This record gives sequence, structure tokens and C-alpha cells, in this order.
Amino acid sequence: MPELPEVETIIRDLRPKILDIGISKVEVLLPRIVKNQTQLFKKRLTGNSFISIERVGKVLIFYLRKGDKVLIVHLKMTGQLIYRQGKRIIAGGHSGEKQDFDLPNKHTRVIFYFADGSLLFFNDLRTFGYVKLIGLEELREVKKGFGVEPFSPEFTQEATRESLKKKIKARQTSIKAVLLNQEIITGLGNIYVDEVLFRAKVRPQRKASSLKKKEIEAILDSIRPVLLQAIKARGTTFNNYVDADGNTGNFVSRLMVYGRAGEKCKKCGAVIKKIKVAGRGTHYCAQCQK
DNA sequence: CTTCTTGTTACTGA
DNA sequence: ATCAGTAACAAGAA
Repeated sequence: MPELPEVETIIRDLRPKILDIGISKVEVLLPRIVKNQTQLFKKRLTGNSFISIERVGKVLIFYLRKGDKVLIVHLKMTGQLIYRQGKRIIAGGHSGEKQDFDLPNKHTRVIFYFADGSLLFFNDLRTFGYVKLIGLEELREVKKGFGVEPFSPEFTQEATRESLKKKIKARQTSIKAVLLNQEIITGLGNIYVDEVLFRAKVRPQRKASSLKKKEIEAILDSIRPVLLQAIKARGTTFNNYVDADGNTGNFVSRLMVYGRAGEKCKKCGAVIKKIKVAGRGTHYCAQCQK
């Protein structure tokens, strides 16, 4: 499940590899993934090149040298962007475990061919993800739909914090549902919401409106540290995620609650519980979190 | 066979 | 209009 740290890791990996390299060919193996715009897709990308890559929440934005469109990619649950230097397997690199598989494979949906012989594969087992071209106007609309970026300068500003506190207090649903809502704060998904709430010592099922000022502050203060640690570990591979080199992330061993139901809390030894909140599997320590 | 997995959105009802 | 809750999507694992 790629969330902010995983998407950020992929972008950082891709930048030095594919920027300003000509795109010589594009292959679409599943038209649904490019919103059935295969012809337009090929026409706009072939002979073009990516000049920069940005991220909004969990969405990747690839800016193009030519034309007035940008390419946006959402990995949803099982999407992957894997870069290969031709057919050669890239040795070493990062610390994650090497996923040595052949590409393309049956989950490959789109292939980008670069002028230097390298390849970028968009793989997606469950095909919820997408790769699509949108105009700058639509890009503005997309960006508008997202809330505050945890790593933007404004995130720590007093005015933003006050506004976030107010928004959270006003919600009549669980704090977990609030943190999953990309329109308030962007980038958190099921794994990191559970981790943030553990760090903040707040139970996920608590009603947002019931939280004390100090508890909301603890939550806001926990977001950056949790995400930073995860980025440092190159993300969390729970089942499907791999980075741009096809390597798994290393954060699983550092998870405090997610995926640890029935195991002992690393802080207090109590058994980690698993319940359903906001329709999602939710993990917490009843002793550490109140 | 059933149940579970999740990011996002469509839909429903308040 | 806004908000909240749930089903749906897809494909595989257990």
C-alpha cells in the first residue's frame, strides 16, 4: 500500500534516472489504466521527456518538456513503478531485499522506453491504479482537492495548526477516518494512520470531536516523525510495495502496531489489538493509547 | 467455499 | 449544501 513515504521514495529514485532522457516509445498493455486514451497517450509522450517529478499526497506528477499536459500516476493499492537499465539487473544499491523478477510480467500494464535503452514499468496486480494525461487547469483542480502536505513549510505554521485543530474538532467521525481523509491532511493511509495514532497515544476509534487540545497536538506532532522514519527506511513493504529498483522497503520491522495484532506492544508488552474502524483493519495498544 | 486485504469514489440518507 | 457511513471496485492469499 503505497502511502506518502513509499511514493516519495519512488520519486527520489526516479529523478536522477529518467529526467531529461528522451522517451522513445510507450506501450500500453491495459488501456483501462490510461483511461482508454492510448492513442493520445502515445502521441503526447513519444519523443517527449520528463523534466521534473512532484508529489501531491500519494499522486505522482510528471512534468513534460513539450506540450501543455502533465502525466499523473496513482499507484492505489498494488501499483508499482520499476525502472530497469535495459535487461541488465541492477546490482546492490539500497538496503532492501532484491526482488529479482523478470519484467515485463503478467502484471505489467504500461511500459516507457527511454532513448538510453532503459525502461520504466508500471505494474499493477489489482489494476486500481492509473496513469493519465491531464491539462494544467485540471492539475490545479486535482491539487485543490488535497489538504495540507505534511512536509510543506505551512504544516508547522501556527495558523495552519490552528485551522487543522478546528477542522479535526468539527468532525463527527473517528480520528482515524479524519486522518485517512486526503482533503484535510494528505499522504497518510491505513498503515501510517495507525502508527501516528500509536505515537500520539490516541485510540483510532475515538471520535475526533472528543479529542482534547493536547491530544490533537500530539497527533499533529507525530505525523512528520513517523513519515520521516519511514522515508529513511525507504518505505513499508507489507505485501506488494517495491521501490523504483524493485527492492522492498525496510520499515516493517519498525512498525509499532500495524500488522502486529496478537503480538506484544514494543513499549509496554500488552497484546496489540485489531478492530475495524472506518471500514479498515485497525491496530492499537489499549494500554499505551487512550 | 468464505473472508480479508485497501485508496478512492459513488451512492445513500440525514 | 455538507457530512457520514457503506458498498464497490479487483485479484489474490489464507
